[in-house]
Amino acid sequence: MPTITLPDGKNLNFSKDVNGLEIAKKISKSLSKHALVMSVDGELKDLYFTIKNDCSVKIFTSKDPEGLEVIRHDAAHIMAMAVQELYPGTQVTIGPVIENGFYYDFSRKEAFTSDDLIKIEKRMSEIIDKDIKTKREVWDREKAISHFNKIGEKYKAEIIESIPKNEELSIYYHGDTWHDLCRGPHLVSSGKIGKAFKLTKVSGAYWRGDSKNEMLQRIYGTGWASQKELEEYLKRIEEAEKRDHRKLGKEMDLFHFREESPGTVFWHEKGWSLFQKLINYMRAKQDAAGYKEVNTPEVLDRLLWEKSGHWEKYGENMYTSQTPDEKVFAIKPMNCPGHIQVFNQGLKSYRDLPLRITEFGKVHRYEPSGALHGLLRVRAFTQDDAHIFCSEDQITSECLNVTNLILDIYKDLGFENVILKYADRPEIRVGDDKVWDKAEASLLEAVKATKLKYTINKGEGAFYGPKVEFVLRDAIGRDWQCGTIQVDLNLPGRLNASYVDKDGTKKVPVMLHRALFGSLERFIGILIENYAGKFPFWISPLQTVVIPISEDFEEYALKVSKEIKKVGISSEVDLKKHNLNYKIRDHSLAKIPLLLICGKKEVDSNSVTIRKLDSKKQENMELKTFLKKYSALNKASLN
RNA sequence: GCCCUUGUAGCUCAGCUGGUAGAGCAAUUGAUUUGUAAUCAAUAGGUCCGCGGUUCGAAUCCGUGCGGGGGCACCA
Repeated sequence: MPTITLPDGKNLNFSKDVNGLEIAKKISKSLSKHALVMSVDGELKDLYFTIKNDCSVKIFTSKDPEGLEVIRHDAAHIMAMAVQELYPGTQVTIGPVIENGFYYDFSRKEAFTSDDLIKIEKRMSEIIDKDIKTKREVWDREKAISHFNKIGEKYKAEIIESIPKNEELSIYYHGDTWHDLCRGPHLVSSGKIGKAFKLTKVSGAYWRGDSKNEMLQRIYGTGWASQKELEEYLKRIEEAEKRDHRKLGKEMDLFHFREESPGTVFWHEKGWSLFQKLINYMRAKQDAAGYKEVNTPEVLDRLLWEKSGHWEKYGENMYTSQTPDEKVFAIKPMNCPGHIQVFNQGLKSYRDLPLRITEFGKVHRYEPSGALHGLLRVRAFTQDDAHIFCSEDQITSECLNVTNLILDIYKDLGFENVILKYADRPEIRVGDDKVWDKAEASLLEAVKATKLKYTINKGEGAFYGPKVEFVLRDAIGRDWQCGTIQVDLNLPGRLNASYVDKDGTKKVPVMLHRALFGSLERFIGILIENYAGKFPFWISPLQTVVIPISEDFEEYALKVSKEIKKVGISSEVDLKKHNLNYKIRDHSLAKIPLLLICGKKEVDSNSVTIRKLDSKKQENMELKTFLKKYSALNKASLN
């Protein structure tokens, strides 16, 4: 005679054992119709799970994340069922729920094509229409292994073998024959899945996520509670595609890639101007924050990389170059060894600390070909790198300085939504635990002082010290990991860095690695997507285009453009033989922030008529006023 | 690196089951001199990614290499 406590605190008494369906029915008719899954004392259960004792129960519908998750999970199962019906001999492996949907990994000789996806989708629909019932059974371990082996599902048998012996093995039947090993819970019947799903893509995936294993075929699907949500999701994807920096970079003539050098950027004039603006902006900021900018060689003797430990640990990702004298040099994948060399010049005292060395250093890393992705993952990129040499006591304050600098810069570029990821000591590491204690505590203190949200990634720090990563959220809700601070207790010692302390003894400094954007290339990719190519005025690659209304006003337009350039704003004149409408369309599509129209009116009053991007409003302004106003705007962020 | 997919004019893309290429935009030339998102017309433009094979004949079929895309793995 269980008493069921509901989330609102109300109790329901039952005279006999009861399941979720019956509880839902008792609460309301509509809930019984919409109920998908329940939690019993916090544990998710199938609705037909029989409750014998007093407990608290919560019933979930598709409005709850728990309900949606089960819809997706059932969709994955029904997809596997459809696949096995259509393509006998295909083995199933795993099929979890992921963000926005689900996938299932299959083993089959022939590749699934996009036509197959349509067929599978259709079969899924049919199974859903039949509204077949779900049934849960608990099997004996040995029986389960031999059963799955017998029916040729060797992956399933392997999974069962890896499940701890004390765990219950549940088998879910969808209909009378198709069944799968699964932890559950699942919907009562296939009809509850609804039709708001779509198979999106097929790809390869390693068995158990290990590249040493064979490759399976993964079919991805997206699944939602309603058709409306599905459509919204597909729309979001479409919007993201429109912002793709590779597409916009080509359209806006910012950069290109070519096969002679995969993963490296050919910056065009406009893209490079954007690049330079960001660097100049950061120079001003860093100068104010007490950094000293240096420049170190791109190519350094292999011996140095051996000493620093890079050769052994990251050698596979390094480009090398052999000179005619048979020496091997490595093209730098990081700037740190070079910066330590700079630090090592001359005797350093505690009075020199903290010493902040920065460099816009171009590094090369041989990334696996499959990892390359536009500007977001390249083989040669420019780091806004710095290394801060300091004493242990200075770790917290220096980390805090860096954090403030990073947040300030992100804000100027339009990113205000930032979270931190703090990672502490990994299993394999160098250095004394006492030093780690101190480094971790100092860094964590700095993290807390920011008052930003942070997550702790246990054991994910670098082998040489703990780290913080800065994750920013863009205009369409995507997260990008950009800046980082890493406390290094290892490298300075390896490369013989030292300073003379107050007491006259030599000490090894702590080194903080830090990057603001991380990679300029990558950050520009993020900026393009965040702004959909419509950059804020001050970083816009081409800020103004002057358009004379007819040939008669070309001279005036040229004069205006020249004046604009004089105050540091970029400008071009459009002398093409096209009409005004054509030119406005042309430059609007090119995302020029300001179009300046010049005709008789403007010549007579020594003015310009401004048309801002995405605005039909026209504003006439004396040229003098325009120059003053916009040159101030242009410099605003540099102060 | 692995699986799938893809590579045609400057750009976006057609080109069915093999018969040596086409559109729109851009470019060039001419006419139009334009007041806020495409004026009209003409012209020119291609090792159909490279290499090899099948075939009387290959952009098309097969093999291979390189590049791109989607994932997986990787991301110090």
